[in-house]
Amino acid sequence: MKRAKQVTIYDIAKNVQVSPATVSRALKDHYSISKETIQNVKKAAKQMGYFPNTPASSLRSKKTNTIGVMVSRINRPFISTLISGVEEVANSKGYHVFIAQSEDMTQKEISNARAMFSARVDGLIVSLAMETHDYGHFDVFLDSGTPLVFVDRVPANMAADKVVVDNYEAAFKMTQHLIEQGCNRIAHFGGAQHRDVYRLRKEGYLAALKQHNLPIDESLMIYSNLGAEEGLEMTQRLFDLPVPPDAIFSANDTAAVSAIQFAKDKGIAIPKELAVAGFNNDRLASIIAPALTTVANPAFDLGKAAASQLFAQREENDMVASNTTVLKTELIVRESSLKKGR
Amino acid sequence: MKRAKQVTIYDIAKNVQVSPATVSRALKDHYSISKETIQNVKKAAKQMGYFPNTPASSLRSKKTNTIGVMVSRINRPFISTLISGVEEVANSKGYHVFIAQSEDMTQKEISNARAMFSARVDGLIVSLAMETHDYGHFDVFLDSGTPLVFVDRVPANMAADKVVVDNYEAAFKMTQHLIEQGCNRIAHFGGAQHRDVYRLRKEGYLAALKQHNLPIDESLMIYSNLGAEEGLEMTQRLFDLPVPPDAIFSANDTAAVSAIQFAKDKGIAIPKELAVAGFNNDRLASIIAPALTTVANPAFDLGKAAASQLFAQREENDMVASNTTVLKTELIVRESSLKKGR
DNA sequence: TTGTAGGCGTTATCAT
DNA sequence: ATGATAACGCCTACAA
Repeated sequence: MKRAKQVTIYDIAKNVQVSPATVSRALKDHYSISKETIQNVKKAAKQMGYFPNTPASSLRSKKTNTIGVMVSRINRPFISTLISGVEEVANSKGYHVFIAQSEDMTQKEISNARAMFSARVDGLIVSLAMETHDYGHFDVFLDSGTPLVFVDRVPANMAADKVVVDNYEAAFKMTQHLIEQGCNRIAHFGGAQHRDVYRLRKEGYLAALKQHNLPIDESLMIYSNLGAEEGLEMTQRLFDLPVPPDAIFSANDTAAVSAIQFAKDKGIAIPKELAVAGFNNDRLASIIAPALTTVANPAFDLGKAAASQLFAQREENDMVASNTTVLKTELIVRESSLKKGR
Repeated sequence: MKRAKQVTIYDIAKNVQVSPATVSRALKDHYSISKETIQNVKKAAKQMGYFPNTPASSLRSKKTNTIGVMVSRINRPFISTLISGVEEVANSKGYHVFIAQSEDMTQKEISNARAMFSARVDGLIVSLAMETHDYGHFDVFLDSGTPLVFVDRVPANMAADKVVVDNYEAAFKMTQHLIEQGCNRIAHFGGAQHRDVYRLRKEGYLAALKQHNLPIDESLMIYSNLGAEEGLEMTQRLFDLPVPPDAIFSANDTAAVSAIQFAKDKGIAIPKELAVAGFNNDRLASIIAPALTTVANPAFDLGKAAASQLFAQREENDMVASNTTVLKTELIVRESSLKKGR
C-alpha cells in the first residue's frame, strides 16, 4: 500500500518556478536550458525525492530503454555468463535488460515473447528453447521493426540476425583430436537435432569420422536435453551395448561430467578405457578429475556481440536483410582425452 | 525503426463496433461484459495482432505487474537458483521479474535501486552487495510503501522483511563436525564481516571453537569476496604460516573448491593433512575429488519464500513492523572432511 | 532560453 | 451491459 504520492515534474516546476517542460528538459541536460536552471531543477528534484516515472516516459516517447533477453534457463554457467555480456553492452548505452526463461518449453517461450512485446522492449535477444521449431511468435518483432538478434541457439531457415560460434568446425576438431588419441569407437551425446547448434556439432563429428574412414554407428548417438541426470542415463545406455564406446564427445560439459562420474563409479578408467570430451568449458570442466577436455565457448563475448549487433541494427539501412556473426572457439585439451600424452 | 504502427483498443473498438472502454474490459474478462462481446473482442484482437501496451497500462493503473530482484551476480549457481525460485512464485501470480546485478559494487546497487523504483516495480527483493553498509537507497521503497524483502545477504540493524537461513547454527555444526574429526587448528574463509550472513558464519565457527576449548588464532581467519582466485590466494597465505591449519571452513563452496585444488596441486593430502568444508552445496561440491563437505543452502526455497513474503506484505495490516523467515540448512558430509570415517 | 498545449494508450469513474 | 470522459506523468512540436 503506497502512502506518500509520488513527486512529478509538475511539483518540481512549482518549486523552482519554471514550467514542467523546462523541468523535463533540464533533467536530461537539454542543450537549450541554462546551466543555472539545470542546477536548480536538479537540486530541487533531488531534495524532493523525485524519481522519473519510466512507464509514463516510455508511453510518451515510445522508447523503454530496455532490451529483452530470452533464454532457456539462467542457472547454467554458459547462459548466465552470456547474459552478463549482454548487460555490459546494454548498460554502457543506458539500457536495462529484461530476462525471461523458457525452461526449454516452447509454450513458455511464446508467452514470454508476448510479454516482451507488450513491454515494448527496444530490442530482443533470443536463445531458443530446445524444442522450438516454429518461429511465428517472433514475427511481431520483425513486422514492427523491433531489432531482433538470435544467439547460440538460433533458428534454422530464418533470415534473421544471428551470433554463433562455428559449431561444425569445433566438433570436427574435437572428434579428430579423439581419433588422433587412438579412439575408433566414438559416441556422441547430442541435443535436439532441429536446433542448429546441436545438429552442426553432430555433423562435425560425423564428418571427422568419415574423413578418417571410421564406421558410423547410430547406436552410439544419443539425444537428450543434456542435463546432469540425462548424462548418467545416456552413459548407462552406452555401456549396456554389446560393444561399448572407447570415447564420448558430448555436446555440453554438463553431460560430459556426468559421463566421467559414471565411469569413475563403475571403475572404468579415463581416459584409458574411455576418453571423454565436452563443450563449453564451464568451471566444472577444469575441476573434475580427470579434468575434462572441452571446447572453449566464448559465452561473454557471444552476449556482447549479440547486444552490439542489436544496437547496430537500429542504425542500419533497410537493405540489409540479415547478418550472421561467427565467433571463435578453442580446443581445450585436458586429461580426460589424453591417451597418448600431448 | 518501427514501421507498422501498433494496434490499440481504439482500433479494436472500431472493428467490433463497441467503445474502447468495453474493449478494455472485455480483454480482461470483466464480469459486466457479455460473453458474446468478450468473444468478439478477443477474436478481433487476435486477428488484428493486438498486444497490450504495458507502459500505458502501468501508467494509468499504477501497477506494473513486475517485481524487481537485485543480486550481486547471476552467474553463480546459488544466486541463479534463488532467482528461479522467485520466478516460480511471481509467474504463478502473473508477475514478471526484473533482474539487476550489482557485481558487488555498492554504487551499482544504488543506481539499480533507482532504476527499479523509476520502473515502478510492485515489489523488490534484494540480496545485498558485499560492501554495502548504508541502506539509504532503499528508503524510497519503504516511504512509498512498496513491498521490500531482503534475502540471504540481508542488512544488519534494519527493521525490514528478511528471509535467511540460520547461518550461525550451520557454521557451528560444521565446525563441530571438523573438531569431531580430530581437527584442532581450523582456519576460516570469511566474506565481508558487516554482511550478516558472513559474520554469523564466523561467529558460529568461533562459538564451536570456544565450546571445545580450542585456541582462537586471528591469523587463521581470512576475508575476501570468496571468488575462485581469492580462494587460491587465501590458501596460499595459510600455508605460508609457520604452522598451517589442519582444516579450512570456507563460507562458500567456490573458495573451498579452490582450497582443494591448491592442496592437490601441492601434494597436501585431503582430508588427512587438511580437511575442507564449504557452504552452499553447489554442483561443484559433489563433483570435485575428494567430494566437498558442505552445508546445503536451500537457494530455490529462499527465492520462493522471499517472493511469497513479498506478496504477503501487500495484504498485511500496517501494524506488522517486520518479519524474518528462517529456512533450514543441512550438513552434507563428504570425503573432504572425513578423517575418521563416519 | 523558456512556455503552451496536446497527446501517447490505457483504465477508472460516473453516467446511461 | 455499455459509453463518455478524464486522467495517469511525461515529452515535444510550436510558439514566444
